[in-house]
Amino acid sequence: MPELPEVETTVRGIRPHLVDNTVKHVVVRHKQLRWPIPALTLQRLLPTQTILNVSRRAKYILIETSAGTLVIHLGMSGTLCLVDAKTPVKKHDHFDCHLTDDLILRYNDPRRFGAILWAGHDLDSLAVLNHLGPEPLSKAFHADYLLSKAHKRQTSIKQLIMDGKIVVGVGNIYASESLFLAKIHPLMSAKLLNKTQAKVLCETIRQVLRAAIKKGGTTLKDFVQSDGKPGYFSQQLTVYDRQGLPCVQCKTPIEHIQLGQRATYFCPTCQKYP
DNA sequence: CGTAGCGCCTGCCGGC
DNA sequence: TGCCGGCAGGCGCTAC
Repeated sequence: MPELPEVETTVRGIRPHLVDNTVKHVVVRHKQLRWPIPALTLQRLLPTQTILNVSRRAKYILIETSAGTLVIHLGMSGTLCLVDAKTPVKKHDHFDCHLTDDLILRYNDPRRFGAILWAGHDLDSLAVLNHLGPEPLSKAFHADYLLSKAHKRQTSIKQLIMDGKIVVGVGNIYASESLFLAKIHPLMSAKLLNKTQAKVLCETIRQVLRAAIKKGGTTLKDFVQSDGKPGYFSQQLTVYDRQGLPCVQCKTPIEHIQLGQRATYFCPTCQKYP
């Protein structure tokens, strides 16, 4: 389940192999992802293009050429990896971008919640990239910002930090993790957030994401793999999926609730309901 | 305007 | 053993 750290790790892994490389052609095997892959557009515009940069906005991977930008979202189960040209096609390998040197950028996605889109020259012309909140690891995401957004909201603090218009890239797992570290109950009303908590929460969100990115960098050794397996790093999680297990701080059993259709984990002792 | 709920899709797990 | 229901999850869309 790629969250922001996995996406960032993917970007860092594929970037050195893609930049200055040239697209030969693209193959679309199953175009029905979250939205249809614009196969004709990609086949018309991508061949002969040199890749200028590979970057990330929220959980979208941006592969930039002078003709426009290929935008890839991994959804729930997507992976991107580099394989050599003779690597056999496996189930759910929906998209290939053939590069020079017999290298293929291959997209695999069993659940097809992901997306492959084309942005043209104007990135903002893509609706999915509009109205996104700040990057959690950027200066724009700070306590006063979060506080200003939280004040007028009815929703819970967990749902607030998972709202992409408030801040991008905080998925279900890292929401529970950062709230635990901040000692904030996930059901707390967002508008009760005080300045101290806002500071701590901004910091713990950054902390869990940075730690996971760092771990990804060391665990995920090679994106050019013969078996094409992406090798996502195993998470080290303190509350997520630890229902009934002792809290790492106080040994109280971790609780599990549903919040807005999402599994939510917390320690009832460390995270007091206000 | 904010908020809640839905649905896309497949793999996996537990129950029968 | 095999079948099947339920669940997981990011995130845009619709309805209120």
